[in-house]
Amino acid sequence: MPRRGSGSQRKKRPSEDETKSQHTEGSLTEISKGAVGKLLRRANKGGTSKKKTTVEFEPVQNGTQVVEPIVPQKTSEVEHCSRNSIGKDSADEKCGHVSIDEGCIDKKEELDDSDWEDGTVAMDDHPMTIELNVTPDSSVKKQIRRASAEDKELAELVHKVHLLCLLARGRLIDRACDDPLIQASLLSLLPAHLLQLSNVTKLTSKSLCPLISWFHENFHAKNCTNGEKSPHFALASALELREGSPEEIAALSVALFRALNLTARFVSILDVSSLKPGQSFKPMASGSSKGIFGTSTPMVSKQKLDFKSPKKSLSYEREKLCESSLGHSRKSKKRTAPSEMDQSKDPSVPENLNHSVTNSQTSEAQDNLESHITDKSHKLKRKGDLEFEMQMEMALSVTAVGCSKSKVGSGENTDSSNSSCPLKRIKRVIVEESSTSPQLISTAVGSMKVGSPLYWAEVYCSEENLTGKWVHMDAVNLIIDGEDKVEAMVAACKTSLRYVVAFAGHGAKDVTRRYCMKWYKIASQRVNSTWWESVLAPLRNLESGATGGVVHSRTNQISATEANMNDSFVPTRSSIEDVELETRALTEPLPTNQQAYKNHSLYVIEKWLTKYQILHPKGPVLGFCSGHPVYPRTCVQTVMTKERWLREGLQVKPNEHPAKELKRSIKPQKVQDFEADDYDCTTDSKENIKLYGKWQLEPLNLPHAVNGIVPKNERGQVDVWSEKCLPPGTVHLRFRSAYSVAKRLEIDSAPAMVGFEFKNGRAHPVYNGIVVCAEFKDILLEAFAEEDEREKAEEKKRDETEALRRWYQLLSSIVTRQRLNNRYNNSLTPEVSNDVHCVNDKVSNATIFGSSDKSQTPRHHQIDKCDTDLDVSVSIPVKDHEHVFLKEYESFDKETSLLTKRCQCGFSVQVEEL
DNA sequence: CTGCAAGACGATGCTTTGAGGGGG
DNA sequence: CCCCCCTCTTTGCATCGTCTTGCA
Repeated sequence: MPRRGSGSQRKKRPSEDETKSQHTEGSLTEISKGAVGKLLRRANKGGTSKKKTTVEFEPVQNGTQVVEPIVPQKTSEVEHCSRNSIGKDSADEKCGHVSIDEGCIDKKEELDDSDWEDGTVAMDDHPMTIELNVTPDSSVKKQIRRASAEDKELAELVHKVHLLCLLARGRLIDRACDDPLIQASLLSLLPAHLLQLSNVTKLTSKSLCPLISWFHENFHAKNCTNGEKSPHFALASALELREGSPEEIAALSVALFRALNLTARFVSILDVSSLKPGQSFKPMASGSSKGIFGTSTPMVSKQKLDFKSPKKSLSYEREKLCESSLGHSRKSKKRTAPSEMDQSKDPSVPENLNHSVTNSQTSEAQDNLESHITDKSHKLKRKGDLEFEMQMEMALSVTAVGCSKSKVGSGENTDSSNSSCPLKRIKRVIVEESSTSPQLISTAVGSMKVGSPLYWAEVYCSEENLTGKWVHMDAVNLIIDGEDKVEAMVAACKTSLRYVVAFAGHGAKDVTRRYCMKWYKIASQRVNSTWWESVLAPLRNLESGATGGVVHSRTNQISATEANMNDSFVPTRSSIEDVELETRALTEPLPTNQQAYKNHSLYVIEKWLTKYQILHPKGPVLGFCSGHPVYPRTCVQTVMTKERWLREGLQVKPNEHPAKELKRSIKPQKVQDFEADDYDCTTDSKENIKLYGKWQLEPLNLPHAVNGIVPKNERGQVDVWSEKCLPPGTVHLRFRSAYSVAKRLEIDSAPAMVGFEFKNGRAHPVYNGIVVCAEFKDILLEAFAEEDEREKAEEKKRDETEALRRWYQLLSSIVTRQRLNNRYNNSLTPEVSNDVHCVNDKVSNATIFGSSDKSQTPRHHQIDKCDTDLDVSVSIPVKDHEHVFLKEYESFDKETSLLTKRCQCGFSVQVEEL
C-alpha cells in the first residue's frame, strides 16, 4: 500500500522543473520573467487541490474529449511559461484522467504513478481522441500540492522585493508632495478663508474639516492614472484636471497640507504580494483605484515599471500604455487561461464582459477569453476564485477601455465599480462620487467590493490628545480622524492591511499599529520583523527628522511662536507616537475566537500550549474566551528534561518535582520480552518524561575532578555541549591523537562527545578530543608536541628511506643499461645517453659521471634527486664489479656544493648537497 | 453567507549513544 | 586474539500550518 504522500510528492515535479528551467535561463530578464510568470501561475493555481484539478481538467458534457496537441505559442515568454508549467500540468491532468472510469476512483493512486511517465503524450504531434466518462466530482478529490520550502522561500523573496518597491514608490510620491510648484498651485486655488489655516496655532482635526471638504469637492478620484509618468508630472496633471488616481489625490492633499505649513505625511497601505506561497495576489485597489494593472501591483507588468521615466512625452506614453496593456492582457490571458480564468461557472460573466468591452483592439483577447471561459463553464469553484477571476476580467476590460481613449467607457467603469459596496457605512461615504449608473460590466463585477482605501494623509494636530496627535485624513473618501474605520474598510475588501507606512521627508515609518486593531490577524502575514525594522531604520530617522520640526524647508514662513512650538516638539513628537503605537500594541483587546490565541503575542489560553510549555505562574486571568481563561503570554515558560537543561549548563535543584510529565508513547520494542503487565508497570513509572522549568534550576554543579580522575557519565565519556558542561578541574583537549597520548602516559581521560550525527536512521555520537584533568594539560600538550615532533621525524625518515630506495633503483637501471650498451651496441651509446637525458630531464640536482673500462668520455646523466643524504654507502654493480664508494675517496666542493663519490674502479657519482 | 471549532493531513523538524564481519 | 575499519541502512514521532467539514 503506497503511502498517501507518494502521490503528492510526485506532484512536486512540475514546480521543480519550472525552477530548473528558470535557473538554467541565462539572462536576468528571463529570470525575472520566469519569476513573474511563476507568481502569476501561483496566483492562478490558487491554494487548493480542488482548484487545481478543476482548473486544468476539461470535462466535456458528452464525455468525449479531443485533446489537441499543444501548439507552441507565439509570444516567446508565454511559451516558456506555459509549456513548462501549464501545458505540462494540463497534459498531466489529461493523461491522469484518461482511463478513470466511473467508480474506479480507488485506482487513482496507481494512475498517479503513471501520470508523469505518460505526461508527454499530449505533446505528441497527433491529435488523439480519448473516450472519457468522468464526472467532474471524481477529479475534485485529489492532488493536494502543499507548498514546499522552496516555494515559501520564493514567496518571501517576492514579498520582500515588493515591499521595497512599494517603499521606494511611497518615497517618490512623498517627494512629489514637497514640490513647491504644486504646493503653490494648490494654494492659489484655495479660497481665502481656508488660507488662514496656516496661521492656526492650535490645530485640531475639526479645524481641518472645511479644508478637506473643499478639497474633496474639487478633486475627484478616478479609476485610471493620468498616464505613466513621474510622480511630479502625475500630480501636476491631476492638479490640472482636478482628478486623478486615489494615490494622486491623496498625495495632492498632502501637498496642500504641507503648503499650509501643516505637518503632514503621505500614508499608504503597502499592498504587497503574499508572504505565503500559493495565495493568489489580489490587489485591493481593483475597485476605485486602478485595477489589477495599477501601480499597486508593479510586478504584474514590466512595462508598467517604466512609469517613472519623466522624459517621455505624454502621447508616447499613452501609446505605450495601450501597447503594454494590450500586450499584457494577451499575456495574462495566455498565462492564466488554462487555470484560473477558465473555471468560470457563471456564464453571465463572459457575456457581460463582451458587452462592456467594445474596443476592437481587444477583440482578440476577448475572443480567446470567451472561448476559454465558455469551454470550462461547468466547474465547481470557490467564491474567492470567482472573485479573483472577476477582478482579472475587469482589469482586462478596464485596461482595454483605457487604451481606446474612450473616456466615457472608463468613466462608466469607474462609477459602476464604485457603486457596489457591501458596507453601508462606506457606501454612504462614497455615494457622492459614484454616479450609480449600473452598466453592463457592473453586473459582472456586481459582487466586487469597492476599492479599499489605500492612500491618505496624516496631519499632526497639536491640540489633539493633550500631547498632540497624528490625525487620519482621507480626502479621497472624505473621512477625518477615521483611523478605526480603515481596518473595517480594508476588511470589507477582503484583504487585511498588513503594512501601513507613513512617508515624510523622504523617510518612512510603519504606523500599522494605529490602524490595525487585530494585530494577531496580520502578524503572520508580515515579514520577519527584524528584517523589516532594519529596512526601515534609516527611513525612520529621515521621517522623524522631517516631521519633528524643520519641516519641508519652509520654516521661514512659520511664525515665531509656531516655530518655537515646533522646536519644542522636535525631540518628542516621534517618541510620543512611538509610545502611542507601543501602547496600542500592548493593549490589544482580547480576541473572541479561540484560534486567535494560538500564536497571539500577548495572550494565551492553556489549550494552545505546546508539549514543552507550561503556565508559570498561572495567572493573572485577563478574561475568558469560550470559557477558557486567558493568561498573559508572559506566563508561558518552556520546560525541558534534565538532560536538555544540562546542555544549557543548568541543573535541576534538589527536591524539585517535575513541573510537567509527559507520557512517552514511543518504542517499547526493547522490552517486548517482558510480560505484558510488567511492561505496563514500566511505562507508568519509568517511561514518563519529566520536565522542569527555569525556576527549578540552578547553575550546573558537576562533580569535581579528584586525584586526576575525570568524572564521567554512565557511558564513560563527557558530554561537551559547551564549555559549561565540563566538570570543574578538567579541560577539553582537541588535538589529534590526544587519546593515545593520554593513554601512553597513563593519564585518566574521557572521550569528549560534542554532538550527534544522524546517519543511517540512527544517531551517532560525534567525538572530538578528550577531557582530562587540568593539571595534566601542560604535560599532555608537551607530550603531544614531542609526539608530534617524533612523528614528523619518523615521517621524514620514512620519506628519506623511500627516496634512497628509489635512487638505488634508478641508478641500478642506468648502470645496467650502460653496461648492456657497452657490451653489445657501442655505436649507439650517444643516443642511449640522450635517451637517459630525456628521461631525467627535470631537475639537475645530481650529475653522475660513469666511466667504465670501455667508455672514453664521461656521460652526464641528469636525474631527479630527492635527498642529499647519500652517505650510506651506495653500491652500484657494474659488469663483474660492484662499485664501492668509500668515505675516504669522497670529495666535497664547497662552492658548487657537489659531493663526489668515487669507486676504486674509477666510477664516480656527483651529488649536489641541498 | 459567514465565522468558528474541530479534525484531518502533509510538510517539516527534531530525535539522538551499533553491530557484525573482515583483515592486519 | 585484539583492534581497527568498513558497511550495513535510510526512523518515526510531534508539531505546525493549512484545508475541510460541520455547525450556529
